[in-house]
Amino acid sequence: MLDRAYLRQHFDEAKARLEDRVDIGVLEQFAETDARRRAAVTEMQALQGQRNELSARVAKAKRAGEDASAMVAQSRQVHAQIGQCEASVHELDEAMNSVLSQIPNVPHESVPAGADESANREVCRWGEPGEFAFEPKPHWDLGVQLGIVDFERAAKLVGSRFAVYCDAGAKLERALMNFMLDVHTSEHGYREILPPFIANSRSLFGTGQLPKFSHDLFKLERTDYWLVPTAEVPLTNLYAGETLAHDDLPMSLTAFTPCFRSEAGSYGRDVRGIIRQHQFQKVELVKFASPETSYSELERLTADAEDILQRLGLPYRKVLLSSGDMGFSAAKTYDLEVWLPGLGEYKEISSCSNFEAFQARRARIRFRSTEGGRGKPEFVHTLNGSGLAIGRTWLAILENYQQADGSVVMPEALHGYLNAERIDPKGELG
RNA sequence: GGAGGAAUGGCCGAGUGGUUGAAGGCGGCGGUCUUGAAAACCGCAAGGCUCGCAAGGGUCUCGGGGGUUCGAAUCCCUCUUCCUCCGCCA
Repeated sequence: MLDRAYLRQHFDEAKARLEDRVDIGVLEQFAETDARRRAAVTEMQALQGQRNELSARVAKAKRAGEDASAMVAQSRQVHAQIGQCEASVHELDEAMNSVLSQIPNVPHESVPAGADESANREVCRWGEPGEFAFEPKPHWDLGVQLGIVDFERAAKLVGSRFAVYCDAGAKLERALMNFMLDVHTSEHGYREILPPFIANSRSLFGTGQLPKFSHDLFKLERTDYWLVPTAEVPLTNLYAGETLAHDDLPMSLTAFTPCFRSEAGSYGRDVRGIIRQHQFQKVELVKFASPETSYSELERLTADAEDILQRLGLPYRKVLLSSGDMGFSAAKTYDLEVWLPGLGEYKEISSCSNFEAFQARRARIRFRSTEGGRGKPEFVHTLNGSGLAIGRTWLAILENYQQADGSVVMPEALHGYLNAERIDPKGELG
């Protein structure tokens, strides 16, 4: 959610910068609703002032033992007028909120303008895609051949877009979880959180998934509960409605969770393998930062995610998303794309964003500056990124480290977690 | 699931219809004293919305929403959360 006062005072500038992101009609609707709402509020407050004054005079008269019935009658009239006024203010408040919650975040000035991914800017590449003396297989062939992932039984259990991991496959998933959490907590300074995997509507509103993107989520019947689409939701909302101390910032949190996505509208895209599933596991990174440091924290957070890729020896590239390709709530986003030799392309494995105050305003997460004495509470800046998506890391390892004999060498960083150096051609750890 | 109790400012905690946006304490900040610090003493501090160039007004907020009343932290309804007891359960 953007700041009303900002939008009002910098309307033309905001309009220009939101061009690629929102229907301009919504902005005009904002301007109109805002003007009407403020007029109604002013009128209501004037009436409330009258009422308060009359009440004070009634109290005074009663204390003095005088007759106050005339003033009581007058006040009763004002009361009725206030009722009407309140109703229309209420209505306009709701209209205001509904308009505001449809407006996406304003892109940071360093973000390339453009309608879609063609305007994205590649920032850098790390690692060289490996040379194979044979035709590298996609993970869905390799994984099934090794017997470490089973799509057919997953389909039987639930339906399409699910996977069952078996034996070395399950252990690799678990090793990746522990490896990522260990690196982030002991080397990058993140606090480890294990949150609920279910969140309520208010939390999903706080991070921006609701009200616009409910079709991407799974809702639990007869409740106000939703399966979390990412740990961003519980982590960011952990301090919803609270005021943090200045010394708490920047605060860095990490969590492992499964992520549930309905993937409505993605039919026909990434249908094979485990690229796009209804459930996948992820280690998420979240930061709360003061406005002065949020952009340097974004660089750090992205570097923390890159560090995992580098330690695993997976080639990747870093892409700065254009204004039209970014998510609704983000002001600036870097995508990390891992090289997948089986597919012959770079594929997103992490998305790192600064949301500035957009989410904090929705979730009411503030901080108090202690510099120079008492500071007024201000909204924090929130950031998050995948550190990393485990399913895609799993398949990237399979595809990048596959050998001619069908075995898969494990990256050195995982040897201790797996107690093994490779998955042999029969799918056994050894 | 059943029966009771509770929710007040950063924290604790008074307050059952009329200068109570809220006593008192702790914590915080500023000052006096001190070489410095502690202690003591004095003082300053809630948030949102809105009007105004500003100075400064107004208004709302005592878990959320609604109601009663001229007037609600205080009375009523409802929802949420927490606590105690019972039931069930990993």
